[in-house]
Amino acid sequence: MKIATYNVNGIKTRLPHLLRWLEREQPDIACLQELKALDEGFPIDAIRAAGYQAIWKGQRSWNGVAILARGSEPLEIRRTLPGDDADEQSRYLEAAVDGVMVCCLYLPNGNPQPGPKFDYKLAWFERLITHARTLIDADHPVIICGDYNVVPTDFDIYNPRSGKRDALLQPQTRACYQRLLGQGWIDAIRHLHPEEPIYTFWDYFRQHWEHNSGLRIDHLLLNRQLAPALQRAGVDRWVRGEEKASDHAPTWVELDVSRLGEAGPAASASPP
DNA sequence: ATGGCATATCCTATATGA
Repeated sequence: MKIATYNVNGIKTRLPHLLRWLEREQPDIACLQELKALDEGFPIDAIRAAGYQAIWKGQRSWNGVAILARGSEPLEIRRTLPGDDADEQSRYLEAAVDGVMVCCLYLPNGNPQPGPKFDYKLAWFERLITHARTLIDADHPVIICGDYNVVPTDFDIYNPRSGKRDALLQPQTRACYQRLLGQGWIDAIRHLHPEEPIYTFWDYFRQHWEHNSGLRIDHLLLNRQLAPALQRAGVDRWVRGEEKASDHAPTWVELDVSRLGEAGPAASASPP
């Protein structure tokens, strides 16, 4: 099973890219961020024609998330991150797909910092940490993936000095991410590629894509049940190289779902 | 310190992104 996350930066503009990518890479599940469209603007017909069913949560101009599944229907679990009923930004979706609980998120950018936007980012992160605590030890497999807007370490950016004041690299931001991982989540890309610089985002400025001046900010986190199934992880860089591409590239994991039944208390308690 | 570019909208101007 291949699960991917892709910040499309505008679903209307990026639909051709999305369809080419789905056709070529055939992810079983795709989490999308930054739809930048109202619910009624989501191109569900084209996505169905490509063989996917979907749930989505739009918003005018900004944010917006979706979960696509090939050949099966995502069963929606929640449409908001718990902890703040007044939060109206479309940044979170949660669904069950083929026995896996899929959490799709678009964590706030937080710039400029300091300021109210950075405060909102940290508050959102605290809500995520609280919610993730209830999922890490679940007896079912869980993946929390999306655009975290966090550069976890200086190794995850082409030049740490270039974004020293950026909200994505602040100590408070990184501390939140480390506290999340500290619950026991596996950062799939870094787990399988500990020595390799890997980026998922290259901004549109100064030919950063051409020079591979990128950031790793799209992450896929696996809970204890799902982690043993992890086989491969990577970035579909070719999508970023397309004409009029999003500034993010799809980032994915490949899981051996036949192993999912083996884990858990019952299996570990049984004799060899 | 700023801006480079891209997207969306109440579109020859502004807000947001990372």
